[in-house]
Amino acid sequence: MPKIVDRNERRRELAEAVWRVIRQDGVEQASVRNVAREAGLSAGSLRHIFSTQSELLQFAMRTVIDRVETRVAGIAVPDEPRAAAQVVLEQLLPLDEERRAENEVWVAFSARAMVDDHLRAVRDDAYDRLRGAAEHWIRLLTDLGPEEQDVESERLFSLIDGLALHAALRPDAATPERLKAVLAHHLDQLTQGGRR
Amino acid sequence: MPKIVDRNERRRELAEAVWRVIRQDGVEQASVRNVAREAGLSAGSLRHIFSTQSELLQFAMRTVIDRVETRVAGIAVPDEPRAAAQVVLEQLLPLDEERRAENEVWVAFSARAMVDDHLRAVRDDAYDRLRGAAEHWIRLLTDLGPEEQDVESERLFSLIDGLALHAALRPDAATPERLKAVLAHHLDQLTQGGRR
DNA sequence: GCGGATTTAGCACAGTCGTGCTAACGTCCC
DNA sequence: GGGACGTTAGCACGACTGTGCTAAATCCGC
Repeated sequence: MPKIVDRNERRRELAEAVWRVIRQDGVEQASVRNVAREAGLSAGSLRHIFSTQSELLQFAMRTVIDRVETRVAGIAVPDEPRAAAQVVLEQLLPLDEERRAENEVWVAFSARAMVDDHLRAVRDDAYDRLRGAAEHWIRLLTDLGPEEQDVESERLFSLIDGLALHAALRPDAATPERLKAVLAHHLDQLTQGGRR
Repeated sequence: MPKIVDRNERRRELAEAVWRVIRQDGVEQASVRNVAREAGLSAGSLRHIFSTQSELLQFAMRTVIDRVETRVAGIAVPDEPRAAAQVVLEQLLPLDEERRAENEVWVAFSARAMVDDHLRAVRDDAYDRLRGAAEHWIRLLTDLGPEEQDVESERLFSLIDGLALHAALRPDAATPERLKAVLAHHLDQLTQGGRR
């Protein structure tokens, strides 16, 4: 039944196989043969869907972004800005298994993007959009001058990436409760002037 | 002249060759042959100094920690806690070429540590020490209860790692000035109650 | 049922990998 | 000088890599 499942669906399945291989053994093991075996295909078959390994990895990396954006677009966002920020930004933290998988795979791809030009383009695109989101929430939550806004955006953005990174590296230490507590505390400080 | 340079010095040189290969082409290219070529040795010779590739990579990863700790131990630290924190914590941010190199290599090794048990041990050791340092500075700079202290420590630690990560991924966006400004702003908020 | 197109499987090639092993080389001590 | 030893170089092996290519299997419209 070759035509029943359309091409995009097959690509999506392959991308998930890439994810599984990466989480298990790292990107360096995401070879054409290993991914094909993980997906239950022959290497030759895989190469009719992705004609090159680079394509396969790029698609799998983009899939991470797509899944995050789809989830963010689908959730109910409160009207109140502070609560809205918390709900949306929590979607970027690995608080459940789904987000944990996305995060681990993203970390692996980001590292490889340091030396792979194609993946770097994907990473830069995501980075720019995340930075835009950080700026958006800072504008919404605070009333600061331009350069203060800039510093706060970078701080929020870096904090979230740092939290996600810690969760990937040390899931035992960076528990979901802890991540949420830190984010909530940071947002509290941003919105209200109160400290200590 | 085989005996002139002692064993540790040779190992240190090899570690630096590993760094160069990693920064240029990524950890996956840090093979015995590539590192040997980078160091001007034959692969067979390298394996008399590091009998296995795993040993070589572990040593090169530990070298990152050693260099950071040596630098931190060597700097002049102000008496005033707020200034001291700024000076010390800046040593963890990639503000110059030396720290940029350490940071890039560390990011690469950290990613590989996700799937390499030996490197994971090195990474966990460093992580625990950094977390201890974060807790130390929070205690010194604030007067909080235990669980608030815990949240602030994780926040400071994650922020620094996030800043360093951003600097590695997007050196054009995360400039040294920007990194320092964010850190300074965060420390300001920690020490003084003032906001906005 | 059948032709034709598409999907699948698998081989071939040239390259790299980690590592075991041997042979030449250098220097040092006696 | 000569023997011994630490160092260096390099080959060999089996495994894996990405990719080009060819043959088989499968399904579709008719």
